[in-house]
Amino acid sequence: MAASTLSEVARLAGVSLATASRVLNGSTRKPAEDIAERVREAAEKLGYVPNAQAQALAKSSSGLIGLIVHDIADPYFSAIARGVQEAARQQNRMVLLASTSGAPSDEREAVAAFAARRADSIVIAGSRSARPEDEQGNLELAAELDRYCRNGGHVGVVGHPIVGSTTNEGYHVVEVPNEDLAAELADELAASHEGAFVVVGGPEGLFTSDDRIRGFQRGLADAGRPRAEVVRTGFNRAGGYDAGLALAERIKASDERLCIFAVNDVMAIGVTAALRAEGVWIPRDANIAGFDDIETLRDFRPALSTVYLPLEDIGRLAAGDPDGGSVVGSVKLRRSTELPAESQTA
Amino acid sequence: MAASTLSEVARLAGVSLATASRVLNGSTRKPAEDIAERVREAAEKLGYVPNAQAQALAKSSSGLIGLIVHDIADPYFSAIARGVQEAARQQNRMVLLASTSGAPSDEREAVAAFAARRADSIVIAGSRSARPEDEQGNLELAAELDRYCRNGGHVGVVGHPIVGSTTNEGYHVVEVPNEDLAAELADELAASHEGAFVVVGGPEGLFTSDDRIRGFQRGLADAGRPRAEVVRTGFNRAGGYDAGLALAERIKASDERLCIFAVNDVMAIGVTAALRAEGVWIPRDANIAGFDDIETLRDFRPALSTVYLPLEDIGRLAAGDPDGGSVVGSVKLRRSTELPAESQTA
DNA sequence: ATGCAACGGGAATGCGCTTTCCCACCTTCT
DNA sequence: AGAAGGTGGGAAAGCGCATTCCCGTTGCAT
Repeated sequence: MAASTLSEVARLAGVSLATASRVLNGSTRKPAEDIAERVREAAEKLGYVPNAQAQALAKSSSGLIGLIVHDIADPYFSAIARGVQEAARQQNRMVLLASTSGAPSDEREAVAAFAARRADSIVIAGSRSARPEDEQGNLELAAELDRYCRNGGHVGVVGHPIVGSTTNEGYHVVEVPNEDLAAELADELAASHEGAFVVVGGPEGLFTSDDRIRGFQRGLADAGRPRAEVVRTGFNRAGGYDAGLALAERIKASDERLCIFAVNDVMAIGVTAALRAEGVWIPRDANIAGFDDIETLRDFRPALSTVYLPLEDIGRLAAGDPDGGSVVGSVKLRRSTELPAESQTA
Repeated sequence: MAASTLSEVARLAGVSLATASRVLNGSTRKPAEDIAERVREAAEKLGYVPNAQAQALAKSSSGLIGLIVHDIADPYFSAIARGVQEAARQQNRMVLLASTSGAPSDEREAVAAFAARRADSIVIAGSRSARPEDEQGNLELAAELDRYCRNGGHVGVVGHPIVGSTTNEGYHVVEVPNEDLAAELADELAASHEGAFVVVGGPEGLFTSDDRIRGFQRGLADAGRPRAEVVRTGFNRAGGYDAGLALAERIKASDERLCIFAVNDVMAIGVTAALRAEGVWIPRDANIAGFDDIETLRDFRPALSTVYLPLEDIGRLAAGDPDGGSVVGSVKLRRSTELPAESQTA
């Protein structure tokens, strides 16, 4: 048994299709109350559920928001997703989800799928990239998005404008002050750390990573400190772990006390885990800082100095929440104590 | 400019609507290659994007999977979401997301919305509840789901069957062996812990929590240990933190060395944070275990003994992945060492 | 009493597509 | 050569709904 239709309801109520439609699905014209009641009763009795597809087709507006993330299980993205979801709820829309692992070609595909579903808007999160191997993919993604916009779609981009897009029409970029915040973080860290700095960054060409690196270097420079050495690795825990292993060697060999800035919290956790595995103590032998202030990691010890990013708000903004506001974020300097001071008294 | 339509493509290619449809959208009938080529060219030139809504309407299958979670930013749910997303990808479908904060009435609403969109199937994750205040909501949710199933929908439920559902038709429950695994965990913990056990559980009536508590008690009993005292609190970090504060008092006052089992990792983290804040050392003064083996928390120290749950697989199964398999999970006993052994040698 | 506007319900059209059904044409076998 | 069967394209009928006209009623002012 397929779901019952509006015309069945209309027939049962003894009214026309038009009237039934007007009663059940918010129209400007309100039929008389007694008729309306009859229709509602009929609908109830038949268990009528309006067909949103048909509605969308008829009034060409789907009530859908497309969300593109690299990986929904990554806390960075799931926090953004929460914001998008919330905005959608307020706008009485639903969220369509696509995970892409970050490949522009997958992203292009997702955009096409969203466009096919006539999503009212698309939110695309996840670092844009300028890596040569992504160039072709970026161009195609940009073309797909441009087309979507030309057809009246709205695109919310988290972070950086789409590489290769030829228009601004329909785009709404939520700027994340990665560079400035990283500079601020560097400044604060410089105040409490004597030794050298090392940056554990993602692959070159990843804007988010590059911005944070650039900002960090600027902050160091402003604080009168030498540039940090930059280690490139994967933009995830595994990458951080690998970098951490290498750094551990160095720390143990040279006895220098480094301050390591990983460009996101998850990488920082990887670094920490590797150092710990290699017998490097924090903060005795090294300091570690991250970026994003991932909620689940706030209780992590040794505590990560990090930068708070209002990810949920970012998602909300990208999804076009009217009561806008801009992204600010703030540095969270935390004492990395292996044994919290309070513990000493226990 | 609205997106171009199939009939525009057909006209440009000089063929009928039917032919264009057959060329562009997988039909069993394959038109001649030269004609097909003409159509494809026309489509390309016009930037044709098929209208999925119209397609869905015409062939009454939307290619949508609805996913209902309590909170997409919760790592437990986002891990499941990843699995669902993956299954969807394989089935060539898209995921529609709804977060509900756990209220059955919201869940009902989400189901209705999915039904309206004619989702091919719905996955509903998040603990079912038997709490009296949810009874009415549960009934309505069950009615909505039953109706959806009657209309040919498929429902994948994570954990427990829907409370109040009057049919099995269309339902597919992915059983999670919470009880057995908790028993196993208790057994393992009993082997290495001498003192008393305390369980930090969620509100009474939450099946997931209740199952884990019951299993844990059973495991203790089987190991010849006395029942654990059960503390009820919120099913999240804050709840764990609150419980942790209370337990800290006790630990400090009585000098007893407890083993605390929090019914999920996030709560366990809360407990740990509270104990730490109160100057209780782990593992010197207490032991802590959790459940779920949340990925982001694996590097947490003191390490959580926990139970691995293949959340991604669970999501995949609930989303109806054909190459089934059942949920197993396994206990992960971890030494809770404040200072990892390796560190001592540094 | 008459005219007009406002109102409320219904028939019909179309949203963009899939899918039967039909027909013209071309093979192939007896 | 003729019939039976296959092949490939097109016309048209919906899928379920919103919405535009259209028309019969009613209320009110004239």
